[in-house]
Amino acid sequence: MTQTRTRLERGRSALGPALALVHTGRAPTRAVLTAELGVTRATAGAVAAELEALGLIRVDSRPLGAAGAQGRPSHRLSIAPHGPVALAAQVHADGFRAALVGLGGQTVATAPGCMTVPADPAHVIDAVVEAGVRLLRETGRRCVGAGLAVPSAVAEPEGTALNPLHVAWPAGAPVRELFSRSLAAAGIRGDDGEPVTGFAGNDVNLAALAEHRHGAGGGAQHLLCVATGHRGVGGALVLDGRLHTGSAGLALEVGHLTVNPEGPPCHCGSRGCLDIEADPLAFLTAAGREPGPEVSLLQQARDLLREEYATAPSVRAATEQLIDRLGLGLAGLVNILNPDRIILGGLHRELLEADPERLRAVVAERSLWGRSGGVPILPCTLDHNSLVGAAELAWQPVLDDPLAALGVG
Amino acid sequence: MTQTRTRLERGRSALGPALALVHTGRAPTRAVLTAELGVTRATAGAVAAELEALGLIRVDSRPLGAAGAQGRPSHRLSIAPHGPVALAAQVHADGFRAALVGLGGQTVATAPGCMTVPADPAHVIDAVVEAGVRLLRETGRRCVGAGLAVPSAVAEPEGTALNPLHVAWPAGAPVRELFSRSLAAAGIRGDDGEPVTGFAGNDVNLAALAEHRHGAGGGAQHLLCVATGHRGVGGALVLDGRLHTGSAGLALEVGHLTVNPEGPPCHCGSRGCLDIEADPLAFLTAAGREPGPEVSLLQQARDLLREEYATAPSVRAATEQLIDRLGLGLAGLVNILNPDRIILGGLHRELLEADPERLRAVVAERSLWGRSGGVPILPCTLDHNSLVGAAELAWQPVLDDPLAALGVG
DNA sequence: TCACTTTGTGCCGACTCCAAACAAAATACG
DNA sequence: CGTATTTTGTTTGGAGTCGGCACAAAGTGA
Repeated sequence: MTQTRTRLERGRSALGPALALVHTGRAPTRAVLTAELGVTRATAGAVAAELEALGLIRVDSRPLGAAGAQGRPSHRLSIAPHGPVALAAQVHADGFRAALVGLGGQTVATAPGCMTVPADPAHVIDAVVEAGVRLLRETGRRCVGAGLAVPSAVAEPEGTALNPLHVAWPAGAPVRELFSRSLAAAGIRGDDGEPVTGFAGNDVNLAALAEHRHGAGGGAQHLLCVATGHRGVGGALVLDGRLHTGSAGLALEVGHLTVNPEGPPCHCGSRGCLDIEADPLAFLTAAGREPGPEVSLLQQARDLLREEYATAPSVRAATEQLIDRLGLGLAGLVNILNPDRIILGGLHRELLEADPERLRAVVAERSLWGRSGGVPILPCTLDHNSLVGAAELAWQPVLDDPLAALGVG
Repeated sequence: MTQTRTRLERGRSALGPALALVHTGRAPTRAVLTAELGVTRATAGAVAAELEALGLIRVDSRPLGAAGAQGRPSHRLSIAPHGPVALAAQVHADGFRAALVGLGGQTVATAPGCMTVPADPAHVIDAVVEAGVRLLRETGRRCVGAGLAVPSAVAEPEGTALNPLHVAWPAGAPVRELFSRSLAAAGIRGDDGEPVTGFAGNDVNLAALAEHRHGAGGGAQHLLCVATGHRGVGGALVLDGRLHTGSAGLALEVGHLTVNPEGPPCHCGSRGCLDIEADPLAFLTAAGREPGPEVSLLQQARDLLREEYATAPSVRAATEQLIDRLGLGLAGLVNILNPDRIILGGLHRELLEADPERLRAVVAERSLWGRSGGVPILPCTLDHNSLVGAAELAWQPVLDDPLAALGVG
């Protein structure tokens, strides 16, 4: 069934940017697409038609809601309802997740979460891929690629996990290679018949990417994201829509900024590092609670903050202490990176929501100029943003060059 | 004298990249240019001819040195000997400098340095421009633009100096506007008859840019530059050949990284900041010397280090102390930025050269992974690199789009 | 001197994309 | 209810780039 496709005569170079605009919700109509791309209506029309022919977007000639504006209504652009998906997976301290994520960051299907993490990365990754295969079979969707979020720095270009402490993997585990091999063994193939490519990235990095494209980071040019999951603190920077991972993928390892010169010594050799001053364990300790083994540290800290912040002075004091420490760390990052927006995740999000004024005041006071101090600090807004970010990795080749990535032309 | 130029039929988009290659010495011949641009020989030929017609480069059909290689020798590319120049200026704690800098970072003419800095920025800038006018008149060169290096963070997009403490200017002085107005008043005009554009930037930022293009930073993708001049410590980051100045020009304010948790309090509210632990005054103090008023602190520290490092134990101890502090700061930056090269300037350069092994060991030990610790740390290699970097600012529009910048076509 | 290698140049054709003219679909207004 | 106006979609012609190819030029090596 070799379907004859009309050859694209114009807008080839605008194909990727156009898809990215629809993907991030910045091009609801063809008229907006024309303006955003800076091309003629003819080119935008060809681009939209080609993306529709590729099965990626839908072009609705008949707009349902009358907008009330003058002139001929523009065609509406949306994500194709049964288009291809990316396989997204996340390994975390308490298990793993897998899902299928379409364009626009929409989760199409989710696998029941698994709650055990064997120390062997190959086993976990095989299990993740198996869950993905099941989802693909159940939904019958095409797969454009796969992304894996891990709680560890991922070295580039090797794709190895450098410090996967939370999942007790050996340092330097070749996660991307394991992932790609597992995908190939499972027979997950793209439209071109080749096994899909597997990507891997740090969970906080991917969360930042997802928030930039579909969440609270929209439109930011220099987006800083800081989050704490179970232990330690992670950071990420999205510059002009691209993850900044440094020359070897190791950037934004923000856990060892000094935020309390008189604080306890850290294993890194310094003292009072952000890692041990502003994570869930630090919060529980500061509030005088003994962490229990039943649920995750993050969950315990969250519950404590939500339930006793208003009533227990020790919890309030612990909250303020962590806000001050976190604020100091953020101020240091503001001085170095000068972001135009900051997004907080994990327990840091709860700290921000508990007392946003205090955190903003600390950052403003300790960063060097009031102007930088005025940087907006927002909570993250997406559920499972690391998972969505993992899908972004897989979608990226399609966003960069749809024709090449889908093996057409 | 409207000279009839043959219209450029190909290679228009490659014009800027081609000029950048010649500018940075990466395209010595037309054959190399062809390979680096990834275009056909015909296109590269048209590009080289166009740049020659613009008076920017020279194409030598007759190669002087026979390379001994087989085949037809390629035409040699070099900077046009009497081409246009950029006006470069630098204001520092002890006075100002002005020079004309051609493509390739070559200083064409230098004004005698002036050694007084009135507190009024308008006066200094007028004096700088006056020196530039004299140089332009003496040499008869065309001027493509002007750049000014100041010892202060420069806010973008306003072009205001935020903390010009060393020159006793008022905070927020609109240096770029003063510079541009002074240039226009002095009648410095480009080929198109319009007054040339004036740019302003932080001196360390511009030094980093110059080192990346013409010095020790060549080829680095993520270049970190740290330097100390008279007081305090400055930093800069060059990402993929472009200065990274953050969202408002305030990035890389590295002076307030904590490098000595037990150190003295800093005016920023923290203690043991890099600013007060690793600048020339800190060195003199650590060596037990009283700074004198006769020459600059930098000069005193340099002289002391050069002359007494080998003989005076106190100087050696002070050197090691500052190396350890600086190393800690660099390690923090490595953890956040993950550069692939570090260049040190000012007194930090001397510290590196006094004991390179110690500094590298400290950075490797305190940055999180040995791989990052293995980042090369080099001394800067250019004389007056801030001045050359100021010229780079002025050259940038020409490097981006030669035809548009020179008002042709 | 001739074969070989590498580079420079002219010409053709393919590929993009803008500009302009025209068609279509809504609102505004009499 | 019909016409003018506004805005958008579509078609067509033509111009601007640039790769590919053939050929010329300028060296080296035998």
